[in-house]
Formats: sequence, structure tokens, C-alpha cells
Amino acid sequence: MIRVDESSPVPIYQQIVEEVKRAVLTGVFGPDQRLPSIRELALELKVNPNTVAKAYQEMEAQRVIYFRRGQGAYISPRSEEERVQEAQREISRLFRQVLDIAHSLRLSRSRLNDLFRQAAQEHPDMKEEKP
Amino acid sequence: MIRVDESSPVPIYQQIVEEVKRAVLTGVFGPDQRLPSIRELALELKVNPNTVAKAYQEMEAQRVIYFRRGQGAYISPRSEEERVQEAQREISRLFRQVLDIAHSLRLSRSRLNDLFRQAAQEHPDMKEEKP
DNA sequence: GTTAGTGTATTAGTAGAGTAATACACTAAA
DNA sequence: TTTAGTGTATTACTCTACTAATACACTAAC
Repeated sequence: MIRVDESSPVPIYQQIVEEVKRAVLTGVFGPDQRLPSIRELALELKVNPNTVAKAYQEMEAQRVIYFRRGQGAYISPRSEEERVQEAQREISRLFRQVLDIAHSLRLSRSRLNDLFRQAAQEHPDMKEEKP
Repeated sequence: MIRVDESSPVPIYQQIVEEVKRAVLTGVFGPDQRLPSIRELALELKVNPNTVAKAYQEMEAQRVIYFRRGQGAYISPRSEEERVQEAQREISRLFRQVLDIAHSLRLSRSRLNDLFRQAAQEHPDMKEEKP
């Protein structure tokens, strides 16, 4: 069940990509599961097929889905390890941004650790874990 | 000395904002220092005054600079505390993104700490500090 | 009050992203 | 081989962000 907000400034094709990726992450879509066809989804969302196609091409480029000729689009069966490695790369990228900012303002490493602890404390899904 | 890359996809006015903000962070521009006037900078960059004006308005909105009627634009003398607080808010925002990703993939808190340590080790300006 | 310097408003042109209408080409299955 | 389903290509429209040309209005300093 993919939904889209027509009035949002975020492009429709991008909303579709985000919805599907989130559904994969949360396990709503499993490996090799078939997605609605481009035409089906276009009808359901009342949108042009090319718009859905653009979203699907984007996801294929990101290896989130793959196509079977004449059959449709399917969730790529990425291994848990692949997904974790990607997530770690993204996390490292964010950490580097943090370190850049911290350095330009001469924030100490321990202050960063405090901020991280605090963010974790306040995070709805991380409350249970203690430093 | 503000420079701009004409061929970049990043809008000129935004490049100006980034250049100035970076110059403030690195201390190239000090508190209450006068910026080139809109016209001057427009001539120097071979760009329309309105383009520079947009950059300056953006920075005024962000309280990076202020105007003196009829005189020009000046660097806002923000206190160290203000700048640090802003940086901390930005850092917290990045940490929350990290925690969102970590949660969706069930990465442990200690794995996150490892990644943070590693990023700090590899960061060119943070090498000297040890956890 | 004049002047030379500020920033600003108005209007218009350009380029790009996003979406749609429509027609096409291929595949699987009967 | 037909058919009903896939994705794709072509073309065009629309909307927005960005930039520019030009003219305006205000301020400080003499």
C-alpha cells in the first residue's frame, strides 16, 4: 500500500521511492516480493505511468528493486550484511559532518559524546539502551 | 575575497551565503566587519545586484549579517555562546538521523560508538583527541 | 540641497524539473 | 499466433527557481 501526497512539494516519484524503501527497511516488503506494476500503481495513485516509471528506474539504479522482463518489478534480495554496510556508510558520512561542525567551533570530543548520549536518551526507540 | 563558480548547479546567491558563513566560522570575517556593498560585489562577481541582494537578505534572515541604513552590510557580532548553541542544535539533528537509521537496521548502540570513534580517528582535525 | 553611495522594487527572460498524453516495443502465457 | 500484460520512448505542457535589466527610494556626508 503506497500512498502519495499530491499537495506536497516533494516530487511524486521521489515520494514513491521513499515509501518503498521504508517499506523494505521495516520489513513490509520482503525479498523477491513483487511490486505493483507501473500501470497498476499509476492508476491507483491517479498519476501518469511515466511518473511511476521514473520512481522505479531510480530504485533499480539504487538496487532496491530489479525487473523481470515482461513480468514486473521485484524487491532486490539484498543480504542483511549489504544493508548494514550501506547504513554504516551513511552513518559515517553523518558523523563526519558532525565532526566538521564540531571542529570549526572547537567543540570538545567529550561534549560531542554528551550530545550523542543525550540524543540517544531522547530517541523514542533507543530509550532502553544505556551508554 | 568571495568567489563563485558560474558553472556550478548550485545557485550563485547560495554560493555567496556559504562563502560568507564559512569565512565567519574560520575567522576571516570578524564581528562588525563591513562586507562589500551589494553593488561592489555584484560588479566583482559580474552578476546582477539582485542576485547579491538575495544572498544578503538570506544572511540577514539567518542573522549572519545586519544592515546599517545607507551604509552597507556588516557581520553580526554573535556571541560565542550563540554560535555554539546553534552548532549543538545542528549536531543533535544529525545525531537523530543517525539514530533513526541505526534503529531501522537494529544496529547496537555500541556499534554506533565504534563508528563514531572510527570517524573521529580518521578525521583530519580530530586525530589528536583520544576517546 | 546636492551628490554619491546605499538597498529595493518591478518586470521579464531562461532553464530545468516534474508530469502528462500518447504511441510504441517487448514478453509470457494461453 | 494471439492476447493481455509488462516497461519505454517521444513530445509537450506547466510551474518554479534563478538571474538580469532597469528604474526607484532612501541615507549620509558634504
